[in-house]
Amino acid sequence: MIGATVRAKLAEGQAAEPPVPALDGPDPLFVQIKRAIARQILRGERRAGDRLPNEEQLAVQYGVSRQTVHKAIALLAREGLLIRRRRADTFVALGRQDSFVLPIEDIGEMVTRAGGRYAYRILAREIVTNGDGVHWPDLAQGAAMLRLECLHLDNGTPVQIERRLVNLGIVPDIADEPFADTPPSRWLRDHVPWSTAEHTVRAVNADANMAAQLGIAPGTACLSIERRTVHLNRPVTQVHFLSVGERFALSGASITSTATELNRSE
Amino acid sequence: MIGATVRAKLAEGQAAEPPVPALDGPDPLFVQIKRAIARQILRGERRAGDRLPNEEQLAVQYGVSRQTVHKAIALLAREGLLIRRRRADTFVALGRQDSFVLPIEDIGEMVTRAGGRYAYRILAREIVTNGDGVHWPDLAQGAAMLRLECLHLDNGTPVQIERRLVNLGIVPDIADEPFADTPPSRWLRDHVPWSTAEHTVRAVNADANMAAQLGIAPGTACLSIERRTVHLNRPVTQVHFLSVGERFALSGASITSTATELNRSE
DNA sequence: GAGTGGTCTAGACCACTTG
DNA sequence: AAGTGGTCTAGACCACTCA
Repeated sequence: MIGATVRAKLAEGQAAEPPVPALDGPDPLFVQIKRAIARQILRGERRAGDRLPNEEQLAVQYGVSRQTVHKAIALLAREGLLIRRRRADTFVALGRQDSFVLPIEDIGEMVTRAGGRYAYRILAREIVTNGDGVHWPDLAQGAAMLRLECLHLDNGTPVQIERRLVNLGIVPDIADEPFADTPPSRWLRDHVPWSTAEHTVRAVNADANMAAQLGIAPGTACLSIERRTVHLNRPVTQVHFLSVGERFALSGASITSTATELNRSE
Repeated sequence: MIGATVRAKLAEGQAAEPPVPALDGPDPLFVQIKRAIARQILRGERRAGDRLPNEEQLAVQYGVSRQTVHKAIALLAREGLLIRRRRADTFVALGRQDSFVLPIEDIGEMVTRAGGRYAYRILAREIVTNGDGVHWPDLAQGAAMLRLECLHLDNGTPVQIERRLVNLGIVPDIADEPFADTPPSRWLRDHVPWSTAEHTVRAVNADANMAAQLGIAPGTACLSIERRTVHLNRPVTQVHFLSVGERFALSGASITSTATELNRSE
């Protein structure tokens, strides 16, 4: 069905081109052009596989220089809406392979945003040596670590346990931090940069230890979130969050970059 | 005198400036400059709050035009590594507020990538009216929907139930799709665009129905993923995935855009 | 070989913020 | 008032790919 459309358009040439939208907004020209073309694609006026006019033709149509058109088109291509290759023209991308993503937020902010009263308690805090009781595979044996255990509460009810190891070789300042006002996760977020982070999310049945700390019955479903953070190939921190299933959920919205762009004007 | 003050500031500023890296890669100039400055920031040679030389000075230092420097710096600012304002100079951003994200993938691809043998079975498939037994709050009462129930298996073992509603007003083609070779989630991903998607992830204890479908004991912890997909303000599909906790985990890596850029050369 | 996108330059004007 | 970033133009050259 797409093939027939393409053939027809190629035969007719410019005849099937959608009309050139007027540019009258206060935004920069390249933003208006980008938005106009994105809107054509999302509305279905330009369909997957369609060929776009080349930069020079578009420049004439919109009455701007080729550079300005190039900036708009290149940004759309970077966002995955268009496919471009030298000499091979510009096409509307076939599949929008934007992947679904789930933001993982700080629990304190989640509780506060939901209108709850957030509090936390430091349950454990000690400097330990890697391999001495606790083992962190990513870190060298014998390296100094700070071990933290922290309970997070929503209106006085426990919702999450945080079990964390921090590499003191990279974050020495944390040894002197009392965490009187700022919970460890927020302190780290504000003080330590990261390059990559790996997450694993599971559902687990609470064991006796977890049940006691969270005040729930053993066997209750809990959400387990593990995160390992690395900066410039050196491990920074490893953390394990355990949350009561009935009291906690991860949620969030993904928005395609194209939709974001469109919403700025509509 | 103003001139003297400016000269003094410039003298101090230039004295603490890190050396200008050589540009010798095969990449475009603006990519090399962008990478060089990003590396300075990540290595700590430029610290949070530091002021950068202005575009003209950088252009002279690197021996390129101001436009080329602008492109590099503007991209870094777009990625959040720099803060720029007119007349207010360019500064290294204080907090890297890159948020952690978890990609949510298709289960068939996860199983295959992990080396398992993926299969699925359509358990239910019927056209229903909204409000008639099934209720989809986002969709108008009386609208036609396709209800699907699908079991996903890894080497013959059930790992996930998929319960889905599809808005036939937007995706009429799906009424004729037999899903003989392609599971519903993949078909939808390849055929239907989306603008926004909302996710909620929970841990739940399996009820009797779920336990029977998944072949597990009631009470076993399961991961619940709900997704509601919207395109141009119209609901497209709503889906509920239920996965056995012991057999399924969400995992993925987040990489800061800056680190991505750096890794291209290192 | 010809056409397309990718990059770069030199110069210009404007909007905004600071001193 | 002056300096900064944001944008735009006209023109140029190159790399890549297609006919």
